[in-house]
Amino acid sequence: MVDEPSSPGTVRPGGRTARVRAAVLRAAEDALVEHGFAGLDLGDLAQRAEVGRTTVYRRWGSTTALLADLLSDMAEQSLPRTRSGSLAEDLRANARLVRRTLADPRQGALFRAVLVAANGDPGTAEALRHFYRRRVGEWAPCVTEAVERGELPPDTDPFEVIRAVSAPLYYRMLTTAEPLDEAAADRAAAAAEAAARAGAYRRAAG
Amino acid sequence: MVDEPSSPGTVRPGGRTARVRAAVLRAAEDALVEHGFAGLDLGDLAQRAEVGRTTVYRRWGSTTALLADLLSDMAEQSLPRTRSGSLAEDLRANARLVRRTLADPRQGALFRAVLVAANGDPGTAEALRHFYRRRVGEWAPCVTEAVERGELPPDTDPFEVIRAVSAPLYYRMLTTAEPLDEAAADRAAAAAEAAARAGAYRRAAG
DNA sequence: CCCCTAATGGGACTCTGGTTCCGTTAGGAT
DNA sequence: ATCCTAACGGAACCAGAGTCCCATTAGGGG
Repeated sequence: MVDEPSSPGTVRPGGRTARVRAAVLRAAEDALVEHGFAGLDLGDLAQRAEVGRTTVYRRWGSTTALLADLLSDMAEQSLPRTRSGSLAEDLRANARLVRRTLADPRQGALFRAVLVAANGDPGTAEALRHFYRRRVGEWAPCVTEAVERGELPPDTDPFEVIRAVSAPLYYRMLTTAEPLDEAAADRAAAAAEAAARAGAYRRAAG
Repeated sequence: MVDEPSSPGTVRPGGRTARVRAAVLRAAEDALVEHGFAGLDLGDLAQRAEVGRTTVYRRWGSTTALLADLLSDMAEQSLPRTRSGSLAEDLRANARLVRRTLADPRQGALFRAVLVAANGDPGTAEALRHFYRRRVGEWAPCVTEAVERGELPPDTDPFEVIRAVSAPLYYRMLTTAEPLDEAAADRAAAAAEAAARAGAYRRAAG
């Protein structure tokens, strides 16, 4: 019976292995901010992290795989949503959080890179979808509660409402040069709320 | 006085030069559909187009530059908007057009690729912004007309409304695995309309 | 504290994307 | 039809990303 060769880093995940991983992921973030995804080079990362080039290639193999790792790391530490008791307030808080994330040099660069890498690499795409399911699911309850309070039609799809808040911000970031300011965030939240109240996100028929 | 060396293809744009350009752009589209942007290789394109490898490198130099060229080519032939006289109808027509474009294997692949390439390459980013300004500007009048008919608040920003129609479709394409069906398009149009009626896209204060 | 072996890291090697050189082909002006 | 030269294209060349081999280091179970 032949033993499965088991990928490196799985048998002894602690100690040096953990330090190497942390150093490389950190270096990857730095490099992303500086050069973006296109300029990401595993050899360069090894130098920054003061780690052997061979190690980086062996552990991750490709820039997209490394990004997927980085993203799943980030998915762990998603901060809990705020709770204000008002739908308008909750959606605005969400919109501002998204805006702040995208506008932040470090996080914004990471998000752009992941969106980029998810095209063409199924593994990264799956990691990305997982991340958004989690993020959206975290905020969906504020819509459900609004429905229970009778503020929204009973068959409103909570996920769609939350996505509707983020969508304009991503679209603006990708297709225009205009800055992602707080006004844009508030507008996105207000629009989503108005559309939801009008029943645009009801499950059966719009 | 030293002559500017003028980039190739500018002095004799017709005849063979035009044929080469057409063949390469065509080959690029094919390759995009097959392998996506990540798998785009200028050497491979040269073979497909039955053109010298040197020529491709000399004329475009990089995959991103080639995409920018491809996009500006496409910007020319943007079809005129339909006119129905009803805001709801116009927005839905727009949403369906966008959806059809993104869902089309050929055009969809191209759009994803351009969005990807625009990160990190300023030239491509500029071409992309130009394209969207044009596209959005093409459809903005249907909002202006609705304002004139008194259907929407007078200080509604037409561009924001049109962008609001596209945004959810792009967001869905990028972050989920769910298909871009016609229902999603209609929902996007309905949501934008409802938000606009509620005054979410007024210029001064939401 | 020792031992076994997972994991790292240096360095040689390969393979391929991209450049350079220079001869050939063909636009288009006269 | 002729000529000048813009543009093309084959082939040799170069650099750097990714792989392989093997010696060295250090987890962590006993």
